[in-house]
Amino acid sequence: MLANDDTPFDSLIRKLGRLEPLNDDAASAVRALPFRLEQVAADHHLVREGERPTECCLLLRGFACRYKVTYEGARQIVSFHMAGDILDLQHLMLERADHSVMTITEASVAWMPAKDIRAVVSAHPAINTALWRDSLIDASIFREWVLNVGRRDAKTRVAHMLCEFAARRESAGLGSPEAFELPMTQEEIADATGLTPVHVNRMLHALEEEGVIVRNKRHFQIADWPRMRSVADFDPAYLHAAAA
Amino acid sequence: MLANDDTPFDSLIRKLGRLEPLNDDAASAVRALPFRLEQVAADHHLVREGERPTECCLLLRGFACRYKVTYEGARQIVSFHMAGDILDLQHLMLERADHSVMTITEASVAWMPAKDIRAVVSAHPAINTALWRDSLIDASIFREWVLNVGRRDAKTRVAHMLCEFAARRESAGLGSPEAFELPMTQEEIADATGLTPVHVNRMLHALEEEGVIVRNKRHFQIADWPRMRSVADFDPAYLHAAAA
DNA sequence: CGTAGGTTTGACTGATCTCAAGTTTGGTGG
DNA sequence: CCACCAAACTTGAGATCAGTCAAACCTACG
Repeated sequence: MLANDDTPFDSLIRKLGRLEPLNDDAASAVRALPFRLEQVAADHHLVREGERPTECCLLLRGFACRYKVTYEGARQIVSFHMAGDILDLQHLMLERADHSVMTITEASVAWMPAKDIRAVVSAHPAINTALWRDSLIDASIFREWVLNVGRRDAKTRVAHMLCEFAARRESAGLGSPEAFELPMTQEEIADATGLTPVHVNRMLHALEEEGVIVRNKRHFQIADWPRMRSVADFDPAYLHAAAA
Repeated sequence: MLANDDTPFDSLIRKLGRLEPLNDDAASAVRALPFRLEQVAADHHLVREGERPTECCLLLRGFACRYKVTYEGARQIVSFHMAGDILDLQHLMLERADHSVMTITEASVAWMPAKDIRAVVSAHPAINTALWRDSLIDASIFREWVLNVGRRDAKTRVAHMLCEFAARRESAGLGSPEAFELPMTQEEIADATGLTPVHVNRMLHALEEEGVIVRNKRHFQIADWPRMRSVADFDPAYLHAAAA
């Protein structure tokens, strides 16, 4: 179990190294960060909008999402996250959480004091660059989501979300993009794509009937990637993935 | 005219200073940055998706937007910008432009080599912090746009966009939020809100009839801010504005 | 004046939502 | 091991918000 692992930061260091080469010095500085492990259930809040977090949260295992809510109570998920992602890097620099973060599956997280991360960042330019770049890639993904939700039709939106999940999963080293277990419910897909669960269900069936995906419960296969990419209007350039 | 101004960076320095206090040393380093002024017409591209920009672009006068396009050719504007904004800060750290940037009015811009900005950033931690924070606020605004476009109805979306414009204009020191000239066409509002120009037009009329705004051509007055805030579901917290 | 871009209006269409009722599934306790 | 339950998924029918198409109107500018 990761809880008993001496170096929960290995996947983080690998990720940062992909964003900007880290020398041994920088890598050990990350490894030396104080942290606090926590095992949490599904649907557990890690950050709530309006709080002033003093720690940043690294996801070690499981899946999470960030979301905002309208006054009417409608929820919009603004991103999904997987092992290796830092969930609230912005709290290094911004006082108040402008959105909430919660798990969507059982998960393990490591909490690190923001001030200690800031210290490591100022001592190691490569870490500064890697983390800044990570937050810029985050922003690029948000822009793609604005496009997805603003200008694509329902079937394309859902397909795009699936493509992004598969691609990010692969570049995080979590497995092949051809076949995977989706961690989220159709309601969560709906909240991420700006649709209703009922319509998401219909679009998934449509994608199946078209033969671009094969589905069994939450197990998905992309039957035909080139066609899926085209159905989804998916071009992974916005992920700025270092050749994985 | 700014073109003949010796210090086109004053507004930038003021903005950065609001994000993180700059000492005189840091301020002079910004002032010493090499730059190239350009006067451009409305609807002029500053960056095109797919390019590898080597300069960053500071908007000195006028208005601009960033946008992405679907395969079908539908345009989604992902942000609006005004004097003092850096339009493509992400190119400090990311190689390829994942979206396009264009003016929406006549404008003056200053181009600065990314490598020189990077040098100033590594020499001055306060500038590093200020710029990083600026890009995190950008990201927060994108998240709000995902919510706006994904989960709010048409009238609320349009109203929200107007509120954001007014609020950002004020905190950039460009004038009161009570009354202003909107620089964008209704088609541009449509592309920013994920609607059609026809429907934007109807929603503007609806807002007028409700008495929350008064309009004369592109001149807008917010007749009743408390009510407008509520109609727009607008809470400026996501702008993370230093008390302006 | 003539023209082009921007705005406005009306009539009709259609994608997506809503509501409501089933069905399946995975987990829990008897 | 089975029965039950809640959550998730599925399906259908009807309603609605926003889109489409088309035309007219303004107005700034050459």
